[in-house]
Amino acid sequence: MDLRQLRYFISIVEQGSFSKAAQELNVAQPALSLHVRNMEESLGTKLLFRGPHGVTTTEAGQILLRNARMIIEQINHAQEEILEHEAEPAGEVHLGLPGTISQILSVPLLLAARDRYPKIKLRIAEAMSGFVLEWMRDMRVDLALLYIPVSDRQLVSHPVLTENLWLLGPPKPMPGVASPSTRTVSFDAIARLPLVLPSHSHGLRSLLEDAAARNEFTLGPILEADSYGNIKGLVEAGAGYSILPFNAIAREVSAGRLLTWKIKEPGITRSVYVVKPVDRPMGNAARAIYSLVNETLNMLVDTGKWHGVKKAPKEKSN
Amino acid sequence: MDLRQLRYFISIVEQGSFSKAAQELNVAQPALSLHVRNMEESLGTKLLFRGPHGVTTTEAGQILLRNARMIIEQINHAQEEILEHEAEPAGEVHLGLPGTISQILSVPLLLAARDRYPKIKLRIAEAMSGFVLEWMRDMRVDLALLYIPVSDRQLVSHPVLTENLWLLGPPKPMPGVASPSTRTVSFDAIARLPLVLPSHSHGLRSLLEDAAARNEFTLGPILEADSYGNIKGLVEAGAGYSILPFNAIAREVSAGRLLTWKIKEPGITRSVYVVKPVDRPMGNAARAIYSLVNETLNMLVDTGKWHGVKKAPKEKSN
DNA sequence: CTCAGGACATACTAAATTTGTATGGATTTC
DNA sequence: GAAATCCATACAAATTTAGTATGTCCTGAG
Repeated sequence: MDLRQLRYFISIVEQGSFSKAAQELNVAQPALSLHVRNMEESLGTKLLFRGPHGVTTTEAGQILLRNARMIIEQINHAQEEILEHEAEPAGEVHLGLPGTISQILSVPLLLAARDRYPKIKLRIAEAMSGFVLEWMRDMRVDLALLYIPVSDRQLVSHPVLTENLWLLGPPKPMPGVASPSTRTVSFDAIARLPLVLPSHSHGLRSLLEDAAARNEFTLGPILEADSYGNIKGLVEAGAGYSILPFNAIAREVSAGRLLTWKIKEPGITRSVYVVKPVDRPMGNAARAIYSLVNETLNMLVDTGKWHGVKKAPKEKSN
Repeated sequence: MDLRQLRYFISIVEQGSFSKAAQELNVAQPALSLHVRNMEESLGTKLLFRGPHGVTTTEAGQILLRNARMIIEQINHAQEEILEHEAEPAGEVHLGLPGTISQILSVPLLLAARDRYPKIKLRIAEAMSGFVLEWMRDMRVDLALLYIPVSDRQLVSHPVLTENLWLLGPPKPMPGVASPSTRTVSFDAIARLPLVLPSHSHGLRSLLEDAAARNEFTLGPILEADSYGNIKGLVEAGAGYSILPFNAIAREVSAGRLLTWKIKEPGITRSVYVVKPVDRPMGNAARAIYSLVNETLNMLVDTGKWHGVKKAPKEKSN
């Protein structure tokens, strides 16, 4: 039994005639004769009574007709379901990201997702980079944003934007420590300052350690604090200086509670990477969110809400 | 979308590999590549992720797989339903017949139908030939048994059996009428006897009138009685002679309450015809009963329960 | 790091199926 | 009884499907 045969059969019965059906279907009448004969042979039963005024169904024909209609309907339903799925991504998408990114990104991303893909349930999970990466490997999240590039056989990352890190310090100079006198400071000037930095499990700390090593200087005395809030609080209270992206301190700076210095070229930069699985199925809901994340981040940069530089990821259509 | 494609697709997904599926399906692997590609093009979506260790479904592929399984199942179901319908006729079949036939046939036919086609509900309606024929034309019954052949554009009849009619008379000779002295009597001997016969609406009466006309003699004085019981009662009481099939009088004869004479060749015969619609759909339940009626009548003749001669109806497979 | 092996894709050819054309037989209708 | 209608059949043409040979990509072993 063939779908074509079923379609033809339905039309023949509905038209009550081979010839009429042939017209409707734009095929020659003998083709229909043949198909019906083949079906009758394969089923071992007559399906149609051939009368002088056309044809009527036998009981077996009735059974076939009913089933044929259901089958054709099912076929159409399947196609529609697939097309609709393409047009309207749906399902849960889990996105993992560090809290610092979440602070800026989550709200506009959730809003955009709600508007553009109402059938997608976007779950955002925050944690430190290390945990997020682990989630990604365990498939606990579908996508992740990280400050570090990843590239192995499971995961690939693409940079979305790069931001400069700024030196920040207390509004009043620390006793015994001179704040830099220029708006731009060099690495070794930084190395001479007491710093408030996150511990090693934070990507930021590694980034700075690496930059220090590359520039061949060692960091000064370090006070550890593992949240930006604490870091900023300590700096504001005059416990030391720190290095953070501008977003994290914009409010305090404009309120005059913190002073900032640019870091001399090439500066210290941190990039945001979108991480996705490389070879495993990524649903088109996840794909949609992937694009939306890129788009939203770009938008944040464009509107100045994220002080960074766009890095258009080179997309493959996967 | 094609059933073959769906079957192939299911196998590919189940095997997780084009090559394995090709083996299982006994087709070349490129054929599968092509079919999947065609489906993907026609749906505008990737259905499978091609990995180095085989393939996995995309989300669209999952949707297709689910639907494909349902469709294949539906197809198989349709075929099974039709085959089962052939094997097990079901539904109501209405059979119309004259009471005389019903007396002998109904019980064995109903029993046989119950055993052989338990899903068929066989309804038997009794009436005189004329009414039964009318029912047949009005499609109120699906099949009929009659003593007269029918053949027009709606109905055809086939003879099933022929029975001889016997002359019967009272055990004690009627005053003034000599019972035939030989075991076999001729037409003109019959014509000289006073007769008890049914009225013209009975097929039997027409049959006798016709036979009389053909043999160029006229029937003697006729007493009319419209049931076999009455006729037999009247004959037994010495009111006259009659002509009936042997079945109708077997009991009385063996009890010595009636005498019988054979009628000289070619005798007077009555045939039983099965009547069925000629061009309209006859369900296979009706077809089954049609065969069963023939079979049962033949059986009745074979076992001597109906004194007649089989006439194998030449069947067309309609 | 190279190489063998497995897996799917592509190109082209061969086979099978499907369709179309022409025609015939049967039956109804005017 | 002749024309018209309808389905069946036969054979040829066209399209679809399958097969063969080969290519490319990736993995995993040595």
